[in-house]
Amino acid sequence: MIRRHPLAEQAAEELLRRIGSGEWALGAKLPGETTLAAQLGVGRSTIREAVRELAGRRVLESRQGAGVFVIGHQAAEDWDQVLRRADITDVLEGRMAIETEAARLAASRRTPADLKSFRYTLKDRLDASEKSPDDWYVEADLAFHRALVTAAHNTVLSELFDAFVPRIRTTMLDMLRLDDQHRHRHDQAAHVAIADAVRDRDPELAAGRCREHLAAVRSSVA
Amino acid sequence: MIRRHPLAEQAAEELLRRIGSGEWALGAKLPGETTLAAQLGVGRSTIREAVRELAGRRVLESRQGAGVFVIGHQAAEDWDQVLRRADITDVLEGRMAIETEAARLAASRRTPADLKSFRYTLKDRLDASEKSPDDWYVEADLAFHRALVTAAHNTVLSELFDAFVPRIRTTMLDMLRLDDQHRHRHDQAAHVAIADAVRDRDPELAAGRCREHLAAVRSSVA
DNA sequence: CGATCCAACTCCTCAGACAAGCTGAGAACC
DNA sequence: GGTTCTCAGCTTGTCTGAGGAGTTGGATCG
Repeated sequence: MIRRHPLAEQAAEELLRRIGSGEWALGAKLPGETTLAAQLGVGRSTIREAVRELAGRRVLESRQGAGVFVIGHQAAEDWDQVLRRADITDVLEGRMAIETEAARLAASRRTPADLKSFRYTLKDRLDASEKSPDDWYVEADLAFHRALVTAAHNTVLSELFDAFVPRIRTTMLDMLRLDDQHRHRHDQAAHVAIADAVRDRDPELAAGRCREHLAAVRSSVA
Repeated sequence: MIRRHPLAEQAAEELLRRIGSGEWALGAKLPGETTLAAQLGVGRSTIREAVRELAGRRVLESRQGAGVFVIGHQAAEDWDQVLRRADITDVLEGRMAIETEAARLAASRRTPADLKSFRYTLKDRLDASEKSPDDWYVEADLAFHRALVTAAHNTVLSELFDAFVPRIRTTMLDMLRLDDQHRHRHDQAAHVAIADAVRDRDPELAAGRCREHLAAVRSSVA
């Protein structure tokens, strides 16, 4: 499906290109709207929309009466995009970094509420692994991993994990569509084992089992 | 410094709020520009700028002739913002997750070019630790850690690390300003030890030493 | 029933007008 | 001389009206 970009978007790309080329350094003031409009051969409102779009991406900032200023060299990373482009092996290794560390921390910090989450999500996952459609199973699996990360009680790790979720979800669905050997009891056992290690407050064991599980996933897709 | 938000920004916030509240589901079509303008009591161009801002944040998408549609439940995470808001301990634990995994992978994948980077950056770091101003030392330290992550040859880990760099930089500078006990030889020795473990292709040792080093940093700020 | 046409709706772009806010130069004052 | 005040000239912010371009769904026709 082709898609012609509106002028405002083209103008935004052009501005981004010029910023990237160093024409305007960080903190520099862009020419006025009327000047830019004349330069690019478009109307002032078009320039305004282009600037507004880049403002939304944290590249520009406009102050009434003063001007438009560069506040970021490049567009704020769109993680969804980055992860979608990245190799699946790289993504899994990123996930491994986050989740094994989360498992380690969870083993020290888990609360009774966290353990309850484990019980519920593991039960859902077991139920879903037997008869539910693929997407239910995927959501149940993600719910357990989410609970594990939550138990680490670290906002940064939680946000990192959330950034990975969309990519993990689509990949799992693709894999299940091709072959469904992945939804085996062995898998459930591995998840239970991680939860047990966290419950028993054994950081090294929890991290090790988590790493082992994700390494198995990695080798199954490679 | 106070700052009154322009109407267009307020309108964008309002739209984001309504999307978050479930008024418009993912994929739903928003009312037309004129309708929205009347609802919020602003002009059409103001609504257009608000929509354009959310389009830049990958929340909305407008198609000429069709309408404006929701393509994301929430604004794409601005990582710089998230990390700046997060607790420093949480940030360091996130860094620990990324770098120890990177060290582990680097031990398996490091190339001769990677080893050369280690030598150069370690030398720079040693020089800077003795007489250079704070910001030079910080950059030299970051350069070594960047080289370590690069040696993992994983794009996701590299991008994750880059997202952390600005926050790490400002934190280190703040700490050095308060007391400069941190720039001790012990520190340099720890860095050399990590590089050696990577050079000797020992994943567990590299990861362990990396974890140890970052844990020391964590306890020094807590 | 299927293909075609078309009217109504949508967003896209422009131009012009005025309001609101910032900045720097020069006047006025101490 | 140094400080404060004032204001003209810039900037962005907002609204309106007009037309252009694309999409959609229903009416019409074969």
